[in-house]
Amino acid sequence: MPSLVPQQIAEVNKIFSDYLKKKGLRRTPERYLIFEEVYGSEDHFDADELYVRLKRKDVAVSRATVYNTLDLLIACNLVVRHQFGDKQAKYEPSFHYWQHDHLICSECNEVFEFCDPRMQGIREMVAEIFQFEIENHSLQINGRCLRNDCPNRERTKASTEAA
Amino acid sequence: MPSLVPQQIAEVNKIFSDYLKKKGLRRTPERYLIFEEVYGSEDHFDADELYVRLKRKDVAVSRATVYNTLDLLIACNLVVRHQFGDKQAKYEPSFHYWQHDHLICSECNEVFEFCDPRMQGIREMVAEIFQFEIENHSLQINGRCLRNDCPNRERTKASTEAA
DNA sequence: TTACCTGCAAACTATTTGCAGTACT
DNA sequence: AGTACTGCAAATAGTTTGCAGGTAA
Repeated sequence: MPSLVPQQIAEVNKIFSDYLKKKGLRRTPERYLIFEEVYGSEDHFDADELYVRLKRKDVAVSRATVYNTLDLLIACNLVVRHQFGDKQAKYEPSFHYWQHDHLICSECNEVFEFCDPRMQGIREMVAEIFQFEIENHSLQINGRCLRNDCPNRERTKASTEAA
Repeated sequence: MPSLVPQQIAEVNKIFSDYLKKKGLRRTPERYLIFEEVYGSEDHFDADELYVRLKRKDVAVSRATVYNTLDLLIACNLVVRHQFGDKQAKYEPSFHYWQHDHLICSECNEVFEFCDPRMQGIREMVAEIFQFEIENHSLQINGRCLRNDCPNRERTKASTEAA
């Protein structure tokens, strides 16, 4: 997942601004600081990671504001939220990123992304049969990575042996 | 999702018993009472619903035991766990039930089940490309039901108007 | 000026855990 | 007899909420 180029960042920034304006919401510095950190992310992150990353940069925002802003970004389709395990939710920027699904290794917890055109066919079939207007979908495949040289496997194995 | 016939229940009961025996775990009345309630379920349920249903039948079990037993049933593949929203997990019996995915109406929260053979193709493609051994998958499609006579739609509309 | 927004801490909720007593094997 | 299991209540963890200032418009 490559970061966006500056021109694209500006484009996304405008979408966010327009959304806030349209809804009569305020454009506060905190919201833009969080927005920038989110769109500087290359990976999935959780709310607390985002909070800690901001803290580390001496950006003073509270957890409450982080959650609040993530909700706004989700509302204007600039961020998607995933519920991987039963633990905390993961987020990722979604503008100009391809629609993709997730493959998760239950040994090393690494998340891989993939895209299969058949998903579109499934969505259309389901929409037709059930008379649904589809908004989105979430597909996670769980399994175990078989590569011997998997760096995550080794990392997990080492930490398991240490315990 | 039809209930199982008595003969099938006995078969599943044996799988559970064998699992407990093999693992050196005790066959306690609580575990069997919970097991029976789970396999008497026709639908998805959450841990607390199960606990309340047992309470209502004057079956005295604690929440801790409900969670414990659900974990055992998951471990021997007799129950699957789904993380629908960000709230509590849903469970459902899985023995002799077809592998299926879920379609959820975001207006009425009704859960529909469907099965598409293309999912199998996707699993195989992903396993091949990423060199994974697939354990399971979870696909949820979210959208809005368009049927005018949808009983859930009406129910939701009524409660919304009342609020 | 005004009410929306922020930070803080307390509240919440689903689930897990510690402990003392109970009961399978 | 011995140890896993149970119920209870307290602990946990992620997220939400209430409230008293602060600030964008």
